[in-house]
Amino acid sequence: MSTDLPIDLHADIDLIIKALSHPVRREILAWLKDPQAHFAEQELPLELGVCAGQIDQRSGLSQSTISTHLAILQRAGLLDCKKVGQWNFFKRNDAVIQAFLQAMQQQL
Amino acid sequence: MSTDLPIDLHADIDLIIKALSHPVRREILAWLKDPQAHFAEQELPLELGVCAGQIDQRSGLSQSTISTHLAILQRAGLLDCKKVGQWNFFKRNDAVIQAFLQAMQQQL
DNA sequence: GTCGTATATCGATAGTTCTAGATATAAATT
DNA sequence: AATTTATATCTAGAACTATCGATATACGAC
Repeated sequence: MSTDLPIDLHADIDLIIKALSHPVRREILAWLKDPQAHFAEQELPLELGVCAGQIDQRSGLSQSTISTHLAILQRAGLLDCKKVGQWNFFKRNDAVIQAFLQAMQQQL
Repeated sequence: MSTDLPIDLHADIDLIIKALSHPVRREILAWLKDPQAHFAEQELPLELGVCAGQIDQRSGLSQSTISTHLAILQRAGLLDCKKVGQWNFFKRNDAVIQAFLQAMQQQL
């Protein structure tokens, strides 16, 4: 793949930086980097992603607040969400994250 | 120099991301990447940096607003300021910028 | 269909950030 | 010393963001 252009960010830099500008959201992304380490208690396989409720629990914040943070990360393209039954599983979208880092290197 | 640790950011990541999370501030940084291209009209040598007033002019915003933006960039460590006579000259602090990019690659 | 669980959305409040105009400071000029 | 020029700081209003509790929606189990 060519590396001279940031691939399809799918959401613009502004949206991404704003998503990253909150420490709780950065923390969520960090947790999802290693689900085994942070969400071992989850019953369903972590390959699906991490269930929203697990993230609620780990953060001290309310369910609604975390739901909002997850939505912001998702809208920015940094997280993908897959609904399975009554649960929503979140995982990082590393393609977007890498593309963002590359774009930042070029622009900054 | 070792590259395994982000060098002295001098201001933490949180401060830097917040500084970057405003489009006008990102634009200022971009202009300062190539002062010749954007501030050729400045009388004093661009090697000193770009004079605050030049930046005011180029942005459509008020003097006080730009002064505030410049202060935020400076506090984050992204810009350096040198006072010469009655003027303040700003330039990028590329060491901090590069260290920030490296830190982002590690953390994200 | 009712109940319980998971999650999103709504509404309100508190806190933060942006912006501008006015004022203050500081240097250069007369 | 008075004036002009460059810039920072102060003040205040508007806009935006974070957080929560309450409510709504969707699914699964009974």
